[in-house]
Amino acid sequence: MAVPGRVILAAVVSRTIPTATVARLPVYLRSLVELPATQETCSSDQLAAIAGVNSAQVRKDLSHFGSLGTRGVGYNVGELRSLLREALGLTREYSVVLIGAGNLGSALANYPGFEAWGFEMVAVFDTEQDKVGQIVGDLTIQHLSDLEKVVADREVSIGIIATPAGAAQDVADRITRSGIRSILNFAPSVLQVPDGVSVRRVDLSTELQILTFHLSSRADESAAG
Amino acid sequence: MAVPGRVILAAVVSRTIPTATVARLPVYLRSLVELPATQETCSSDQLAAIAGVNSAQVRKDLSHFGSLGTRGVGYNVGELRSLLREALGLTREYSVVLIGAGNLGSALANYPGFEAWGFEMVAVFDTEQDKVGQIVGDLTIQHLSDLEKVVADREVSIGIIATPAGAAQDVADRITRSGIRSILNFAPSVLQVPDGVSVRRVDLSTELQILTFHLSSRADESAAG
DNA sequence: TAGATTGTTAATCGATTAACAATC
DNA sequence: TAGATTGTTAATCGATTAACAATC
Repeated sequence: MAVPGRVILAAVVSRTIPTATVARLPVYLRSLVELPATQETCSSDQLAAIAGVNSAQVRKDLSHFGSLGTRGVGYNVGELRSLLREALGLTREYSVVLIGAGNLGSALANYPGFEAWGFEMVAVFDTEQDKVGQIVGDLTIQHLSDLEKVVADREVSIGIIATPAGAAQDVADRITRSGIRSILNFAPSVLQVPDGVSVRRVDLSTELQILTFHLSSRADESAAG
Repeated sequence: MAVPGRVILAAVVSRTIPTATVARLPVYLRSLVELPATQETCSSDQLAAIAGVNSAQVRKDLSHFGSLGTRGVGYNVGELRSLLREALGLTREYSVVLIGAGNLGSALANYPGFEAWGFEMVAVFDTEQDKVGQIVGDLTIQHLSDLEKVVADREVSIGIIATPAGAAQDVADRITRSGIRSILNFAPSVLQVPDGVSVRRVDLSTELQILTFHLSSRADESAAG
């Protein structure tokens, strides 16, 4: 069977993949990529085990994209991989800009995982004059005032915010005005953005606090019992 | 009214805060901390606006901890702050170890937000001999073989994994064996852990791919329409 | 009292999963 | 054919939210 093209996929998908499913697709894709190169098919059971989910959930998630598997056999690894790549929009490259060149920002600029998935970081911005002109990764830090020009020239589609919390909303306003429609926010603040703009928040403090919640409620239980 | 103590809170909470609620508590707490110091009360409407959620959701979430507000008035900011801190287990300090001193690991070691919330990073580990002995933040990188000793000596309760994907499961096995019950995993892999161990995954590639899913499905829509 | 806002109910929506007929 | 595994149904579970009586 041929790999489905963008048009066909778009028709099948018909605009309604549940958000919980979307969040699992990257995990499935990575699981498939990690499989030994010799493995041609993969069952929902095996995929579920690797991805850490229920096998019925795997089948249900994948069923949104059509009947992909073969009963009694499983899914063709290559086909499924192609389909997920297509579904996630990974058949093209994306230009990314980073705003905020502190510790975290610099680590992100050096992050090797970007290129592996077709993301190219094209610019790093900061507002501190000390930082402008310095080098992170293979980029020279530019002043934020250059943002609009770069976004237009390089057709940037994703902005990564790694500023302090206080600056994040202003930066978000600015990058959405410049035409960017996808934001990955590492600043610990909830961003207000216009309709049609996607934001994913990655917040270290929040994650740690969720862990301590469980730690301390477990402690309470043992104290009570 | 006095700030509720651990024992009282544990009794009220009675072991069943929905996970979706738990994930929002840190956001509420940070929202309250950001309020002007002069503001004594806060309505669910205002808190919802700052936290980016529905006001009914704020009231429902908080109601799991008892009747905290005053009808016609709102919530007392100081009391609510204390309650959330207590609920999240933030009334004590936590020792944290970091495994993996690459780009991301080093950024995390330097992350200033830790101390603000009562987390102390007590050690950084790596397996590469080149890195052992080097300094990140204010810590000297130790070889992973010292892990068990440090965890025991410093009563470490949280492990942060920032290794490559291939090493993450082994490290997870090792730190759970050493007694750690909470893991923050920055490696792009799904960890298998024993019951009673909490894992939070923070995965840059996954987040980017969720963004590109929306980017490309939006592109399909415009193409179709 | 009048206005404001909580706490809670109940409706709705969405996500998960067991089960199994279909079928390779 | 016998065994394996999908695709889908339907039950269940959990999360969200509108609505409003209670009450400050």
